[in-house]
Amino acid sequence: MIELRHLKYFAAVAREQNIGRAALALNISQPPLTRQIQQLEEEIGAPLFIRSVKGVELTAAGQALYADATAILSLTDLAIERARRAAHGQLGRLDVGIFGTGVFDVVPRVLLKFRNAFPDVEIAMHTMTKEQQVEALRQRRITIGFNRLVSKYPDVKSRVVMWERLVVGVPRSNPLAERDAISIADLAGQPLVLFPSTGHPNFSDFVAHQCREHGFIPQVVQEVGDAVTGVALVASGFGVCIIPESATHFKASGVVYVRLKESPPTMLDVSCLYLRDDPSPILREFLRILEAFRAENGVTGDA
Amino acid sequence: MIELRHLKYFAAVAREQNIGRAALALNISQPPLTRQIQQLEEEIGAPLFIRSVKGVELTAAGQALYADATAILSLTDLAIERARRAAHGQLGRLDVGIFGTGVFDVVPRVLLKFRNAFPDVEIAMHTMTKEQQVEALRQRRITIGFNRLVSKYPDVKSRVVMWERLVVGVPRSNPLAERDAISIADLAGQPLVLFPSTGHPNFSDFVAHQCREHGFIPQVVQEVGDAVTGVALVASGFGVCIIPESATHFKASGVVYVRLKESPPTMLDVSCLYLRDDPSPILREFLRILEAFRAENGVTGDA
DNA sequence: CGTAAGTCATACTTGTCCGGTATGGCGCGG
DNA sequence: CCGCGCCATACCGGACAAGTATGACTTACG
Repeated sequence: MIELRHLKYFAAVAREQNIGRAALALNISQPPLTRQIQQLEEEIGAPLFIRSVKGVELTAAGQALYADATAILSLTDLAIERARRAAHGQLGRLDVGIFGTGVFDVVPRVLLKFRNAFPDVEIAMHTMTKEQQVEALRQRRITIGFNRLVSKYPDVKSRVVMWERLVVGVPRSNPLAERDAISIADLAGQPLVLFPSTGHPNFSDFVAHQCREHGFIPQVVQEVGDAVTGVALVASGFGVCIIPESATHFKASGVVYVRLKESPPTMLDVSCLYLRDDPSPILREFLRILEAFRAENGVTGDA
Repeated sequence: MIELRHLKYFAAVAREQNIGRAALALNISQPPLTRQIQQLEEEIGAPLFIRSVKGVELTAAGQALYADATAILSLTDLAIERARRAAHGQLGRLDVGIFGTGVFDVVPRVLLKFRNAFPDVEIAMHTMTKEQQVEALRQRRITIGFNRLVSKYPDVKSRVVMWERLVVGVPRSNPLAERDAISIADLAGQPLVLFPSTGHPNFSDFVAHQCREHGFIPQVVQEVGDAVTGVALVASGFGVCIIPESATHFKASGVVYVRLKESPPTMLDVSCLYLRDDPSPILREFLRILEAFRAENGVTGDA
């Protein structure tokens, strides 16, 4: 059976045009090298070298094989190196489940940090709901997911990436738009646009809960799928909306964002979800980056 | 050191997801296979499989390596096969030196026959003079050359591919154009266009010699580089020319080709030149095709 | 719950074969 | 003609691949 050893020896002899010199270069003695070449020729079924007084010279078959042998040898080195890098999470693919307002700030910042550290890892983002993310994690279709207000699952761990304050989106025509800061209680009686309408517990439930905590029943005029639609409705004068601060990266004409002055401020999480027993080295490296991100941004605790 | 054996075993285990079954497929027992996999993992420096109760599963590093391993293994099989084919002259490149009138008939017929037999051999044609062909043969820039009237060289062998009769190219206005056949003696006093002017002995010398043998000194009006130019001059009324029969594949308006009626006819060779001690299997195969060509066309003898 | 059946890992033996040393054969050049 | 390069052959020792036997462990099932 032909082994890489044969090809390696063959390539050395072909380069040196001389078996003795090749043996020296390979740090073996000449007779075993001669034998290996003979074996290779036996396997091929044809001479690969023409033996002369000066040394050896490639035959047509030898020339053909030399081209392929060098390719095989370098491909093998490459394969080993790539396997090693894959083992250390420096190569491969990170499938990420993302969600609506996450794309405005936190998610890109974290992923960018990861991309800079591991440029050879391909990052694929898939927009999906919380339930879809958990299911996709279980089916290994994604390695991590980003979301808010994550329930407990036995097989899924979560880690808070960022705590965010809330702001209120108000139409410019609304008197509240003139204020520097308002409290949640000021929203009593204001028509409220909520999102998303799917997947509980969700941000919509969270906002409704905050309102009740501050003593009023929210007057929901519209419930929509995502933040962008919500803000658009606010711009059209449907009412006001409460959004996480990072979503203010999305500007809409006619909408003013006013901060909430609760103290201590009501905080909302962006968390990262991953499978509890996923051994993937890429995940391990990602979590290291995530912890660094938390440290840089002074994030503590978990949801 | 990693060997192809490791990759082959690894690929089998990866395919079967089960060491025992893979061992069965490889016709070895299970323990050695386990050990080879362990060795490979040792070399890579990371586990390639996650062992479970049901069998084994590829890690990220294993997945990366599997893709490369299959590529390496198939490339190796391919390389062996190609080396074998190269040994039998079924793969590679045939560089051919050709000459002016040869391209009209004999050379393409022989090369086409060779191409049909060995479609994977690339054929490259290079137009060159006789001296250039001999020099190119010695420098291995061409494997065979085609030419006429080849002198003897100690290191170059030649073999006649085809014997050709001569015909006379006559302007339609010339009275000789009315004749069915003429003899060389009839050309006495006719202005003669000769070619080529370079590389002796050449066709030009040959024709002049034939004229003298038939009792007249040729009246050379023009000596040009190639047959096409010569026939063009004949069409313009410069005179008549003598060309090998195969060159009549080149039609020029205003030129009539009249056969020579000498008996026995004067014959001119197209020969194939090759290096006496060239061991190339492609040359060997080409010469076999050449002999078949000679047999088909009843060609005997040599120049 | 204990046994049977499946998995992979380990221990030990056997034989192959790689690599080393010593030597031979051969052509070339001083 | 002898010495110096080559490559090839002969032989030995040791490493290691493969085989047999067995163990450790988990699941499935009566």
